[in-house]
Amino acid sequence: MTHQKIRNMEEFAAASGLSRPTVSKYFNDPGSVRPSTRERIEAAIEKYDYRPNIFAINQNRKLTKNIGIVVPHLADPFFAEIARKIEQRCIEAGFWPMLFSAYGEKKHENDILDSLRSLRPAGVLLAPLGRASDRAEIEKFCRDVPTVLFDSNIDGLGEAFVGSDNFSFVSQTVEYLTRSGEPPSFFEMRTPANPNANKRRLAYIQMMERLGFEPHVIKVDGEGWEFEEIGKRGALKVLKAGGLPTNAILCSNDRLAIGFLSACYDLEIRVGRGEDCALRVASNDDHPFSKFTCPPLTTAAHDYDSVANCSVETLFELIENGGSFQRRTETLFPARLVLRSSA
Amino acid sequence: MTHQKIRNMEEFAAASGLSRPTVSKYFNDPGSVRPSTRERIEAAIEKYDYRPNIFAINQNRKLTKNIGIVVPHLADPFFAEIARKIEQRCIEAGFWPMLFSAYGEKKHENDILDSLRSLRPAGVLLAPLGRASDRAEIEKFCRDVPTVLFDSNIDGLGEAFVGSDNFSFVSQTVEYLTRSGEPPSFFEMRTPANPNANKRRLAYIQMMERLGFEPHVIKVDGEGWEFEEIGKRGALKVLKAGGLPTNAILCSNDRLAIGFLSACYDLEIRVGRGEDCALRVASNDDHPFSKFTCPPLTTAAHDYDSVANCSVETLFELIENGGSFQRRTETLFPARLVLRSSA
DNA sequence: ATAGAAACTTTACGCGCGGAAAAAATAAGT
DNA sequence: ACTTATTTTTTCCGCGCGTAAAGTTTCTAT
Repeated sequence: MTHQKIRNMEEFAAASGLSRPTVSKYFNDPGSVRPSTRERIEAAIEKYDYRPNIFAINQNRKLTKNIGIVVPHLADPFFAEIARKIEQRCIEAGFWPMLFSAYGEKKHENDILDSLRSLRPAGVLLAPLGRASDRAEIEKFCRDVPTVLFDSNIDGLGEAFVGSDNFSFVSQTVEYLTRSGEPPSFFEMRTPANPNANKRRLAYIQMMERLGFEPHVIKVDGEGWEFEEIGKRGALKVLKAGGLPTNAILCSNDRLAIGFLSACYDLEIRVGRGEDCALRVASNDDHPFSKFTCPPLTTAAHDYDSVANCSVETLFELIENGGSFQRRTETLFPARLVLRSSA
Repeated sequence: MTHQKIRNMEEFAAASGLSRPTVSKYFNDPGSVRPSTRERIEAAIEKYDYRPNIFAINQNRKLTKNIGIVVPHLADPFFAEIARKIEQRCIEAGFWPMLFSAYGEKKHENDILDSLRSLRPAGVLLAPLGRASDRAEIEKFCRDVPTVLFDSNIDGLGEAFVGSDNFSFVSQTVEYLTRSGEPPSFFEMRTPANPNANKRRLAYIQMMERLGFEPHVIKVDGEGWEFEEIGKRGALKVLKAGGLPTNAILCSNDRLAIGFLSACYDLEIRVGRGEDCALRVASNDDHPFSKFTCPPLTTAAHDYDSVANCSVETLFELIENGGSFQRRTETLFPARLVLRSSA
């Protein structure tokens, strides 16, 4: 059972009793050869455990099977989760997903784009940092590589955008909080990293005005991606100062809310919709941990599956389309309100 | 300012007024050419924004500059965090880190190893799934690719192991809980995915016996990587049944503890070291979110930096050593007790 | 100035594969 | 059995770079 080790496609073709171009054809599209030869090749693959040299393939093909996936921060389980779904879909479609995280830093994001360019990917799914992104660099990148933006939109960049409809998030949470009690104040970072945050604030203000209430936006200080810490510190400061304008709080995102709830716990402020509760807290994202906060968080859930699927589908379409669309499309998925005991 | 686009190293060398072999030499080791020619090359790089084709390089070098990083589950911020540190160190050293997550599945882990083999990496840092890993496959992989295991040890596999000293974790938490109150029970999954869990249980039993107390191990049901959910469900069941054997609980890991604390909150059981608290809960790992649980979690912290650094250093040494060590070493880093208000 | 070392150029081959073109073999249909 | 369409083989060239060998230029030190 000791076959001589196959070194390349030439030897593999010889061992299968076929010519190299035929074998090459098979690897590029198994359906393009006669069923009988296909069987012979697949038997030989099984027998010799041969696979073509990926570097030689990528060097010679006009287009590789690589797909770049770039997220702003993998240590945020939200992105880990969506990256997982995207990776899976890419693999199923026969691509090689390559996952990158900017870990919150512009320099790193630029470096990733630089590396990615060298990898000549068939396409890239990019969730940009947002405010911290280097617009010029991304623009340049998008000229070279077919790119679909997701999660975080940057006007005009990429051939398409797929994300969540921030208005749908906020309108549902505001509407629910208002209907089931009092209208909320909005709790957010003063200088949010992510453009979604701005859209959410605007949606909040718009909803409040539509419902005939005065909007209250509470802005807390802090930079970077340590949202829980920023939320907690900000909440402690605001709560200690007394005077929340309302007894309901809508946090811009779940990670801030996690910090907010932690602050409430520290200060022995009971959160929830019970009689004995001083405050209701809701939020947006349905972060994987929001189910386990104390109390569990009422939040507007991303349609993770749809965003991941649609991003991937759009990119595949883009690739088949030769790398560009006539028109840049923006696809937004609505939120689903998840009621838990925090509000 | 419209230079003709440089297509390859030949053209680049011509544009720099040098020969291709010299330029090639530069890219393999910038210090190996005369300072004056180095300057010329670097000026040309700046001017033409040229970089060598990575696929051609990888095809021709005996050893690539790729380094594979494999973790069991990226959606666990613990692994995202450690992966981040490892990636950074690899980049600094001029390597190309490639990050993979098995997302808790054996099949996926095997597929990753398969892909990784094709990428002919200089080395691989592997944190295996543990119990779910396919020992035979990993063993085979380690014969082909220089591999250092980290976080989760599998006896005899890989050229070295770097991780945390589970005894140090548990001994400190048990000792602290005992000293500051009563000795704890141990809360864990019945069939833990990770070998560290077993080591922790054994360490708990050993510590308790050493201190002259009877160990109590509480095992809860559940499979997979949804530790918070498993912890919460298990805790609800145990707590509702009454009869915790002790008023202190040591959870095997922070994610279980997050679930445990969530259950306590639901049942209005006050956790902490205050007079009005019924229970103290401590744990292991210093998960990024353990600072924001309610109450904040007392836990034994991994020395993230040391584990990441040592893993990388060990791999570099392994690579320089030609891919094998005379002796398989195991390096363990002790824990640092982090006191918060949960215990 | 001159020998010797160091750096560079020239030439050439190899890596493993994609892919084109023409010839040969095989299959399908009447 | 014969034509025709399809598939496979043969024979090439090209991709962009690593790398070796031999010859030439440039630097360094006496």
